[in-house]
Amino acid sequence: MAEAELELKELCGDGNWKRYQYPGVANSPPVTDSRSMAEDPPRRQPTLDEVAERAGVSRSVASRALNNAPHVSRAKREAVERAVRQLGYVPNPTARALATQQTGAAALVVSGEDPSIFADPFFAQVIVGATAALEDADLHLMLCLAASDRGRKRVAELLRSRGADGVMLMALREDDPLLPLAEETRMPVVFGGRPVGAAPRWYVDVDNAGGAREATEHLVARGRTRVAALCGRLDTEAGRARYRGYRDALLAAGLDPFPPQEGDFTEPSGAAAMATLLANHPDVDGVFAANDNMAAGALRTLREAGRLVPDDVAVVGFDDLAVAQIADPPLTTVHQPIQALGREMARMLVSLVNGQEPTPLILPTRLVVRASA
Amino acid sequence: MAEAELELKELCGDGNWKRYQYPGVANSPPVTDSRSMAEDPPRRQPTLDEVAERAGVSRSVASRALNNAPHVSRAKREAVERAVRQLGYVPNPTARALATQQTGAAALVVSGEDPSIFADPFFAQVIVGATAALEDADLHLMLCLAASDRGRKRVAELLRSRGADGVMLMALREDDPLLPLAEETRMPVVFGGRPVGAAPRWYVDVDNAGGAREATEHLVARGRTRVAALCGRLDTEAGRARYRGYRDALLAAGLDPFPPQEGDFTEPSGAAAMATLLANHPDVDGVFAANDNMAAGALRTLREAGRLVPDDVAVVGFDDLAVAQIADPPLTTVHQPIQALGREMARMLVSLVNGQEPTPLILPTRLVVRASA
DNA sequence: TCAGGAGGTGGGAGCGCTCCCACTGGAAGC
DNA sequence: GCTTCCAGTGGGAGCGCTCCCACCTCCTGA
Repeated sequence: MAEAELELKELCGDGNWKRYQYPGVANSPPVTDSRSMAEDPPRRQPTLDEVAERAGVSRSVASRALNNAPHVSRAKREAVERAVRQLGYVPNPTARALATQQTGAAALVVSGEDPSIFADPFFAQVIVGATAALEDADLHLMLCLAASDRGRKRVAELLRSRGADGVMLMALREDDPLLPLAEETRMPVVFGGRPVGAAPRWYVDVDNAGGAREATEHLVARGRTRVAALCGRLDTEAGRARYRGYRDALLAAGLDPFPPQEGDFTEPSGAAAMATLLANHPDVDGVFAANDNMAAGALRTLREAGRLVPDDVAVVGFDDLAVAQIADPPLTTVHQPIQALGREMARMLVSLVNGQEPTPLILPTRLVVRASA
Repeated sequence: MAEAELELKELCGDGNWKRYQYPGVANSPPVTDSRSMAEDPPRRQPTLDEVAERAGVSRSVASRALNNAPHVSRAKREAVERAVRQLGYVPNPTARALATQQTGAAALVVSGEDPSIFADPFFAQVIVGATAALEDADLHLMLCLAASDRGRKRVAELLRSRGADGVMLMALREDDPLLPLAEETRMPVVFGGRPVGAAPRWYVDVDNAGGAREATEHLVARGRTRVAALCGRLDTEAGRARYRGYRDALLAAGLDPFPPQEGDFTEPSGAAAMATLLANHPDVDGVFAANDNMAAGALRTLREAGRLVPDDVAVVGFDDLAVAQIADPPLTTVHQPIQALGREMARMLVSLVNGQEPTPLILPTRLVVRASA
């Protein structure tokens, strides 16, 4: 199905076929004069063959020496190292990739309706964590935003062409077009956060429901009885799980949960959601926001409405990103280990690439109490 | 020099040479029985040869058809397309890269002392912009954080091995180790923001000094006479240029510039800088902060000190990122087109890769007046 | 004494693509 | 009628690496 959607032209080059030419060959004049080719100034990178020749060994030996493989005498190994230094040789990663069938790269795909989703500092933290783990495995990070038609097409192409050794998928929504692609690809896939209505084989997630429950329990423990929820997108599992946690906590306390007041994890959506909430339930005295951005938006609306936080309304967020500390008052929030999320995703992917069978992981959250509740 | 620093082992594989094996060959039992190899279930991806065979054409024709090159009859072109569809063929990017000598990827390198630099939402915006432009050129984005020893080593390796078609370099500091590497690499390099004390051939920058000047002029126009500067890192050109702009504006107005109160572009550093400023100059009535993060920190310190913003102290930031609107009061700030910065860097790189000679670009800034000044 | 390793070595066949080039046949030009 | 041209075609040589395998040389131990 996804297959059918892909035009041939898109899979392959689209008209700009002149791209495919050996560089510097087409326009260099044919060598007709008899001058021995002493040196051609725009020198190519030296190849392994040249290293081998200079070191007086075969290409095989040079290759083994380079890769620290056994079966190379000390003398030849040193000769190779010397030649490498003299020639300034650096192995060609593409050639290596072709021979080994390993690209040396892992892709991080962020799904979304439009690219602005990536502006959330959440992803930056994931990347910091993933990069650390990928460095250890000597893999490069390819970053793909599947947040435009073109972007999604390219991700599809990547998945089908094995353009990387593995993929990390994040921020999938319900019925995300990436999901079928992920299922039919032949490369290892790790999910960051579970997709709605699907149980992927490998994922790293955060205890969203547990964190939300703890946050809500905190509000209840502070004597709040009319606690509302400003939800994130409910077509994401994170948005749903956080609402579930909130609801469970209230039910357990014998209080009535509010219906979900949906937003989209952004500050403006939090402000808007808070405004409607205030209009419909002026007596609300506690708010659990699905993330810090929305909590910050709520703070803004409350301030404009003249409500004091936490005196009139207590607010709890989720994420514990920088905004939580910048907000006024600083946000009580559910800390989630975002860098660890990225790191563990990458680790899981690496072990998958190495043929191991890791098990899914759910990372714990922890309530950070500040002034807002 | 940078050459000498690189150990051989690091350039090549370091001991884990078992990585380099044909997958599924080492551990598949040798085919000794006489059964004709009807089908091996874990089927390889189809190759161009198989497509050609199925379409009844030569590999050359199939390749041309795929790349939309001329010299292919309509009939054969269609036959190839049919074969591609039937086989589910997807070109192997690595093989293509080896043959064309083009990797199909561009690298974005973010320099820094430690990876947390990447947490600044600034980079996320750059990436959104760069991705858009890279998509148009059908290039993938490789993201490299040169913010650890390992990270820097890998960037060095990338630069020397032509592991990408080009590089975008950001956040370089004075005497950044990336600078000599960038000079000696053979691939196109575009700088995002000029490095201190170097005039790269190709860069995209923002009018930092102009923006800072405008921001300071705004403070002066509002009647502030004791205007201080909370600086960003002064080993970056952005940090310096913004201070210069501030200073020039004050001198032009006949006022005394404050000595630079240095921070590092983070919120805590802004808070700290504001605290010392307040201790040394309790009568300050205007503050130009080198970016919004630092301005937010300043806001926090002022609030804790009981100073009203903007009544007692007016504050202006720089960047116009989300935090500027979340801050209380919302920040008057210098808007810089960060996505455009990323987009233009990528465009410049693409044109460089295509053999053109683009010219450096300086993007304009614009003052956004909100409540803080 | 000779079999049996084990360390060392290089040849060569890939990996899957692009693109040069030599060749074909039919249309156009004279 | 001939040459000239050009769209169309396929063979084959790369691109720069890895790794299988055959072989060679010592060094063991029986």
